[in-house]
Amino acid sequence: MRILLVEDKVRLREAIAKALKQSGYAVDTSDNGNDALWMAQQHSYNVILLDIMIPGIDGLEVLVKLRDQKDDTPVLLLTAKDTIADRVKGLRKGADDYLIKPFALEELLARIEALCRRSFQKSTSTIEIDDLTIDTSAKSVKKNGELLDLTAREYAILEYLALKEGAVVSRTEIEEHIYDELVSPMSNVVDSAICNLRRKISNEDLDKELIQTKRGQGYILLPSSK
Amino acid sequence: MRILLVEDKVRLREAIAKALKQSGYAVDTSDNGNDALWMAQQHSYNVILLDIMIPGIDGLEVLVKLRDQKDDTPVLLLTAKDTIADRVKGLRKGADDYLIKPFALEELLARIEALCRRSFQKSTSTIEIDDLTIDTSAKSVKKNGELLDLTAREYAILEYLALKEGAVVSRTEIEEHIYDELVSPMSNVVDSAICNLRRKISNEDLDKELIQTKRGQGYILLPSSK
DNA sequence: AAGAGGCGTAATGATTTCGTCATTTAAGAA
DNA sequence: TTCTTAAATGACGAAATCATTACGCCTCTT
Repeated sequence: MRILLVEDKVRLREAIAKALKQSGYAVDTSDNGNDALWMAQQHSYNVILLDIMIPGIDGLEVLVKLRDQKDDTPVLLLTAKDTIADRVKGLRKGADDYLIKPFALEELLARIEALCRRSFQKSTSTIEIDDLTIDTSAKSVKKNGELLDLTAREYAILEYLALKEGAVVSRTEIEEHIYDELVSPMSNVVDSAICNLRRKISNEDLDKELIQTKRGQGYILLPSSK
Repeated sequence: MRILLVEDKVRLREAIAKALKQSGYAVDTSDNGNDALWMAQQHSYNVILLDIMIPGIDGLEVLVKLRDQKDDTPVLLLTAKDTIADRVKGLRKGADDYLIKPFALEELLARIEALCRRSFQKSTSTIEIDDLTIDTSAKSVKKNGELLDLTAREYAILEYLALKEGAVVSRTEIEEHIYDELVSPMSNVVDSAICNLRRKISNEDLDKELIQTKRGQGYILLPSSK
C-alpha cells in the first residue's frame, strides 16, 4: 500500500508520514504542487493525501489535472479552510474524501483504510477461451477481436459452458439454468441451440470444435489450450 | 440512483428524503434498524445513509451485519455523536464515509455523489461519451457543447447507463434503480423513456445509436469510441 | 384555477427469435 | 459390417420482444 502525502508544513508532514509508516504504508512526500503532480504521474499510488494550500499549483488544481489525465487514484483532501462551499467544491472536482485540519491521526488512518478497501474491488469481467473473448458485462463475444452476433439464448448457453469450462454439462443442466419453464422431455431445444451456436463460433482454421459432444452425457467446452 | 435512508427523526428524515428526490434519486426510507437491514437485503442500493442511533438494532450493527453478508454497498454514517473514537469505529467496521449532525445538505449530496462515482469506478463528475458530456453534479447533458433539454427521468436513465458504460443494463435493473415504486411487470415505461431519450441524444451525423438494444437482455450504452 | 409538460399506459406493427418437427448424419455395440 | 439410437441440421410458424404513437392523468407553475 503506497501513499503520496502532499503537505507543506514540515512538522505536520513528518508527523503524518511517521504515523502512516507505523501503520505499514509506504509513504512518499512532497511539499509543493508541482512535485506532487510529477510524482503522482510517475507512480501509481493507492491513495493520495492532498493539502489544498500548498506552494506551486494548489491542491485542487493538482486534483483536477490528475483527473483530466484519467488518473483515478483515490484522493483525500486535507485543508484548513472550512466552508461548506469549499468542501463541496473539492468533492465535486473528483476528490473521494475530505478532512479538515486539525484532525485526529486515528481518523485519517481510518479514512485511508476505507479508501483502500473500496479501490481494491475491481473484478475482471472477461473470459478468454482460445480465440474467443466473452465479456460478461457487455454480454458480448468476440472471435479474434471481431464481435459475434449471438442471440440472448446463444450467449447464455455459451457463457454457462464457459463458466464450466472443461466440465461435461448435461442437457438437463442447461435446460434448468437457461430456460425458465420446464422444457418438455422430448424437446431438442438445446440441441438446436447448440447447433446454431457452433455455427457462429466455429473456426475454419482449427478443425476441432470448441463445443464437443459427449454422447449420452452432454456437452463440454474444451479448456483453453494455452 | 437508489438510496436507502435510515433515520428515526421524522422531520429530518423527510427533509433529507425530499432533498434527495429533488436531486433525482429514488429514495426508500426506514426508521429502524430491523427494517433497514431487511430492505438492504431485498434491494441493491447505490448508497445507504445510516443513522447510528436508531430503534431496533443500531446503525453500526446493521452495517456489520451487511458486511458480514459480503454486501459492500457504500454506507455513509450519520450521527450526532462526535468523538473521534466513534468515527474511527464506524469507518473501521466498513463504513465508507461519515457525517456529523448537523450537516449541510449540500455536503451530504456532494459526498453521496462521490460515493456513487467511486462505486462505478469513475473519478470525475463529468462523463464524456462520444459527443455527449454528462455532468453528474449539475445533472445536465451537453451534446457538442450544447445543453440538451432532458426530463429528470431521462437524465437519470442516461446517467445510469453512462456510469455502466459498455455493460448491458436490463430493464429490471433500470426500474429498480431509477423508479422508487414498483413498476408493474407488464409496463413498458422504460422502453418509452428510452425511445424519447434516443430521440433527444441521437446524432444525425453518426448513423449508429449510442444506446443500443440487446434484444432479450436490455440496453447498453456503447463505450466511447476513442 | 387553468394550462403545460411530464410520465405511465395501452395499442399497434415490425422484426427477430426460438421451439418443434422431419430428416439426415454419426457413433457405438453386437 | 450392420443395427440401434443419439445427435445434428434445416425449415417453418408461433410467440416474444421492441419501437413508436397516441392518449389521459397527474403535478407543478403561474
